[in-house]
Amino acid sequence: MNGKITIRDVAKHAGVSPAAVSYVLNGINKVSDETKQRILKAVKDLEYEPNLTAVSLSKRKSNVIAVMFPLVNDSLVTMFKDNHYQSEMISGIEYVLRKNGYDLLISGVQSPSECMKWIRKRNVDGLLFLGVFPNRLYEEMKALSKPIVLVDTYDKYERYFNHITMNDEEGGHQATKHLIDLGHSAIGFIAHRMTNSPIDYKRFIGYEKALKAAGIKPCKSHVFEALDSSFENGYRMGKELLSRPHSMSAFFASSDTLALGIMKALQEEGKRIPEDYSIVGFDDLTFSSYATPSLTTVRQDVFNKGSVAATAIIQAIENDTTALQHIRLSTELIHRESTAKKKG
Amino acid sequence: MNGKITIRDVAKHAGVSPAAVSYVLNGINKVSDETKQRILKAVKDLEYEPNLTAVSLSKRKSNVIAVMFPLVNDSLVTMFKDNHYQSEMISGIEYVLRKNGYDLLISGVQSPSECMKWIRKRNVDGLLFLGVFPNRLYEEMKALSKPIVLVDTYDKYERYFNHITMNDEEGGHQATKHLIDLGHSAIGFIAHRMTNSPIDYKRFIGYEKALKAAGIKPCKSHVFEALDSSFENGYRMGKELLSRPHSMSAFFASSDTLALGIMKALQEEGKRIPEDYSIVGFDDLTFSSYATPSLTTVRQDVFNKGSVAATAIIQAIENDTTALQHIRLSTELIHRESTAKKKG
DNA sequence: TTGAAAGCGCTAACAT
DNA sequence: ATGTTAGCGCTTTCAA
Repeated sequence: MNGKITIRDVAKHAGVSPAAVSYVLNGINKVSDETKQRILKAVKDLEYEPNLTAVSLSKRKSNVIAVMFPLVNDSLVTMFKDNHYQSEMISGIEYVLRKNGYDLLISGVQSPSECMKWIRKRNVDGLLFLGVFPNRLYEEMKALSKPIVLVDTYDKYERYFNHITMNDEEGGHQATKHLIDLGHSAIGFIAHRMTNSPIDYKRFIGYEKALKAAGIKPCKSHVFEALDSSFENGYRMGKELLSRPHSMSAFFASSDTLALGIMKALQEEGKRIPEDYSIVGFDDLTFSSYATPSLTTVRQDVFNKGSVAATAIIQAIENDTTALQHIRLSTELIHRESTAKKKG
Repeated sequence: MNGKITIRDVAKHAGVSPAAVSYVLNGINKVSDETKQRILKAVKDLEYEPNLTAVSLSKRKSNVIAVMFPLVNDSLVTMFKDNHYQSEMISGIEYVLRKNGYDLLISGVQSPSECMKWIRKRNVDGLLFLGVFPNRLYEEMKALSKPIVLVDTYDKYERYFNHITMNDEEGGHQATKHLIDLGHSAIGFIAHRMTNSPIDYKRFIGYEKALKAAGIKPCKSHVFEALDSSFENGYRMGKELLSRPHSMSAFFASSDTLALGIMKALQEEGKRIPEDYSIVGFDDLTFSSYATPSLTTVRQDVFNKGSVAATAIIQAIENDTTALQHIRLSTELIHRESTAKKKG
């Protein structure tokens, strides 16, 4: 039951050499149809499963993809917390890899050398980087011979790696246009951080373009930086927004968590959403639809993003075309209860 | 740079045999201190990293732990969605494994044979099952020779596997006692499902015991089944609770998602939380503290749960004591805004 | 068409 | 204390 049936056993059972079995299993057309059938039967009979460790050693290919997360405080937790985002992405990745006979290794990494280790130690066939890593890591990775796919990273490295991003500019545009269409013209944009975050910057560009297209002059005093994307910071921003006189009637926040925090602060100050203020988020977290009012947001299909990333890396591994893939996925505006026609 | 430095290269560089290098690397005390230093230096000089595939083949130990998720609709997504729970657990697992030199393989599985495959194919050293799988899977796994740790599963298999659970009865007790202490006596319990879910049943037992301890007679009409733990179902339950006359002034829901759904429904019907109804959840999801009002709940330390699970499997692998581990972790009541003293 | 045998890189029993 | 060597299970060249 717990036996270790090897290729030898199968060979013996079929009255052939191990080599013949290997040929059949690898689809190498070197064996007569008759013996092939005999071998296949032996495989079935013995419930033979090739030992992938041995295969890996021999072929120098492991069929393992490593998914790398940046480490914060030496653990993945900050990455994962607050966000079903990463988990849904993993689901997408796992799905595609499983369907294609690859296995999924997960690890947090901090230094480039750690990645090297993965390649050397585990012989992984490809690396998937989720999120933003220290710059030097990318620098060193350039030299790597294994396929790499970056998800959600700086364009800066476009020239060196495959990568998958969302169309953040489009998303920013959708959110802003939605508010404009509802009659809002003084629209605040709350970024996570503007400098140093190409993602937020893209969303900002979309925001600006939508305003201009509607003949509204963007106003610097309507743009804010929350400094991180936590609920707490959104809450603080919300309080701050109300603490000064302003003309804004709508806010577009660069993440749902931020938007939810803002919303809570405004409500606490006695403001009604969407009657007094309309709010749009970005991401479409599960809980955004549970909030009161439910949050209008720019949705990313994260499962899909994971699938696409996995598909890309498999392609990069299996086709040895050197062409890098740059895939930009679309966003979608989800209209819920937190936005409404401007009063008056 | 991209070289494949083998143990042979190191041996040559140090002027010794491959065996000597292997001994040093594996801490086998068979080498003079002097040559040991020489070997260590060679390892450094050449930046040698052992090829784990080869090690694995040779030692018949891979230092890989497979984490299994049940597949729903052929993907992990339903598992992960709605719930930072699983991701936080993975963080905990990853942390401990990484610190102990193990790698983390993730896969969705449906059938027992798939697990067997993992063991045979990848030579994994241990299996971690997260969540609830088809029964036949457990049945077949009994025969397995590799260490297995179950997280959050039926006690039914206690005799066969290691497992980690929360003290659900304690949790149910804490939640109920908290409400009783606030002056509530007619307390509704909303289970995910009572039959077939040992977890919810345990929480129910805790609920019942707390009532009895306070001299309150449990009332069947105060116990409800939502049938799943979704927000939507909680919402539906909330509406239903109000649709009939009743005396309840507080609710204890078996998950935060459910509690949040109930809360939204009650609020929509014009009820104020906690003035009209107190509500307690279970889990302490991140978003529970963001809700308005923020949710009082029974907290599970999920990162810790993951760490404990990982520690347990490593122990099971490395010590060959046959004693199974059954670890029950404590819960903690988090008092927030959704509960208050009963009026009047 | 088939098979013998030499690796893949490392470990461990056995000799020296 | 150190080295030799036969595996681990599979692939693949080369010869038959």
